[in-house]
Amino acid sequence: SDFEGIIPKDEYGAGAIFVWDRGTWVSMEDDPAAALASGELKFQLSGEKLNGGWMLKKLPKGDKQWLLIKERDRFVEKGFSVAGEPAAEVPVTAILPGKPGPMPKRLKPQLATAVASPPDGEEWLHEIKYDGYRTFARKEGDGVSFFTRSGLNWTEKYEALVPAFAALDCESALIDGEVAVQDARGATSFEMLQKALSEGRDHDLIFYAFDIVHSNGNDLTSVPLATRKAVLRRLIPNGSDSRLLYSDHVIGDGRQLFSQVCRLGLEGVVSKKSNAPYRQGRTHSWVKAKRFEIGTFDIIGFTTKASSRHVASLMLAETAEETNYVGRAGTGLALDETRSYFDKFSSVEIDAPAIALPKTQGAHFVEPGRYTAEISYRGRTTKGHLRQAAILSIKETAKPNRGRSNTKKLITDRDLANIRLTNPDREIFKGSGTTKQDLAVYYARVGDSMLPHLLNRPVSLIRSPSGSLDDVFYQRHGFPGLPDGMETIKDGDSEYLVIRTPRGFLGLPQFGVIEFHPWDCRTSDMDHPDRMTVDLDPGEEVEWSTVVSGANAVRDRLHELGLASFVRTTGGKGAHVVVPLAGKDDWAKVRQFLKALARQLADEMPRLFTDLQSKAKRRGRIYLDINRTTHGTSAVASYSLRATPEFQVAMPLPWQDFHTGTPPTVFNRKSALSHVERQSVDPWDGFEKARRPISAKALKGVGLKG
DNA sequence: GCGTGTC
DNA sequence: GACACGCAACGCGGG
DNA sequence: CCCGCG
Ligand SMILES: [Mn+2]
Ligand SMILES: [Mn+2]
Repeated sequence: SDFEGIIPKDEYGAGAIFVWDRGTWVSMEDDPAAALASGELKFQLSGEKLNGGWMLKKLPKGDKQWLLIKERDRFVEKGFSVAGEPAAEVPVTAILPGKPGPMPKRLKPQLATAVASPPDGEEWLHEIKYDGYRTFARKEGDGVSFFTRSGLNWTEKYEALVPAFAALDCESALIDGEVAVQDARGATSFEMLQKALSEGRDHDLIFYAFDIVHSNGNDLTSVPLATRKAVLRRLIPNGSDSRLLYSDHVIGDGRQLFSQVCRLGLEGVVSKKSNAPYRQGRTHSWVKAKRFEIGTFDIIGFTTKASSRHVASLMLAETAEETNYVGRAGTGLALDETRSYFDKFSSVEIDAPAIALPKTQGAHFVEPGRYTAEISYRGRTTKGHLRQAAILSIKETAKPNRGRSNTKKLITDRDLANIRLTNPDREIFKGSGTTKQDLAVYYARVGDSMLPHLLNRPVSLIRSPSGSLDDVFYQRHGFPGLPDGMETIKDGDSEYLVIRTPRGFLGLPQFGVIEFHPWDCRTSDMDHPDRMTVDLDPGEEVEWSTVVSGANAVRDRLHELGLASFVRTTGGKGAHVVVPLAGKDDWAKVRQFLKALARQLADEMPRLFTDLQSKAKRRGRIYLDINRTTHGTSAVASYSLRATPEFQVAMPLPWQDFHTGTPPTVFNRKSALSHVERQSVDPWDGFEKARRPISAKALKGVGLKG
């Protein structure tokens, strides 16, 4: 049949029809008509696209549904796509695309034009923008050299990168990329890079390769970008530990990636036309969108238009070692706000500015330190003024967020850049308003606080990749696609999950992981717990204030026994009291101790506690569940979200903040983030120093002999 | 989310 | 191709 | 020995 055209809606085969392949077919059956009637017909095709053995098989249900199945023969092609080969699958090693020619001596890099936000559409591919030095890497045989944007030879400075390029499996290559430094969040990597180079420390350097313009005697500049990147990807070995990394991309929805990049505090997004050749100099086939930065600044004045009683713009300053003017921000206030802030600011107006300011029309000055503004902006001018400053909010003398002094940065920009999410806008539970991206962002932002008590322990996960509350499951063993940085560890006859690195941790939201339940031991010593958990499970109708008294009673008793303890809400109805251990006592001894402790507390305070699991007998009391610290069991991790539509959080608190005003409902995905980011110290500060073995005195104290 | 098996 | 399924599991103590 | 419990 040669029919092509459009079949109208509601008719059989509705939609666009075109001839996709031509050829002949031969039946493999003696009686094809009979075979067809019986529901199974084998035949051979010889077409331009499809070849070899095929089978039509009728499904038992209905009579119009057939399967077209490819036989296993030499014509089988894995990954074959009806829509055409995906760009990444372009064959490269045998026949290199491009045309023969010498490797250019000097090349100007292709540059991107700045835009406000990334473009949309399937013709664009989007990469993470790294903040470093643009660099060409040139490999000719065993010789490797590096050139800056302006053509300077920086091979000496980038010495540490040479081996990675020398090891590449090709005769020659000219690779375009960015040299950056592996960086903790907070400082920009550009600053770190300059520091690293000036101190002669090049061991942190990483080359992010995003283009290849010449290889093995072939000029690739006129080859489409998608093909060049495919060549590059084949060339660069996979392996996160290398100093030479392939800068991967996503296709299509750039705005989604941009929003993720902004929220994670990365530099921005570079978007490139996937079918465009490599062009030297500034082009429109590459565009870059830098993220908005958000900062809090002091309001030192405001302007008005003529004698208007509305605020037209804020005059802003920031204080590092000294106070400096950073320019004005005008947009972002509603009309009624421009009026109400005029009144507020007028009440703290002063005659002269606190610092030297450029002369400004309609300027008024206010007492410094009275108001701050949260400003979004995009980089700075050479004078240090904010570009494209917009007002997000104004606060009365709020303290700027300084971050926790005693929490180490564990998550690097590189870890954040490696997060890949499919379906980022999918709601974790339909109607909950929390998306997979929200989940990933939450864990990226609490990771530095969470990981010290989570890494390198066996861990059970609670997942819900399906979007349904009815479809939530535990996972304690490995699963296919386990991210880099996740491992399994053998214990007895089973293999249990372990998170080894921040990267492994950040890879989990992609798999619908919601809750984290680590064991109370490290993988380095699976026989000796290094902490123990007393789980307070309130029965029906137990008030939060009772849980607070109960936890404090447990703490006081532990204290009498010479053991420090720390508390968290569990995100459910109860609380955990966690005791740091030295890792000397085995599970049996810890269990013995906990059992005696729970029995003792239940005996002494029978109206508050029970150590009997029976739910019926719990009424109005708290069940002291000591089975959280048993070989093979686990307890929810601090900062873990809980898998309910409210997404409450298991929140560790300093004892003085654990009171009737902090019921578990206070902490959910959103509030927990601002809570954590407002903290100046770790709520469990001192945990490591408080590790003790269970002493003879402690055993005696709970009625066991020492 | 993903591999696996069934219809 | 659509769909359904699994994705942990052990030990304690009471009856 | 089974069951509820987490
Ligand atoms: Mn509990
Ligand atoms: Mn419990």
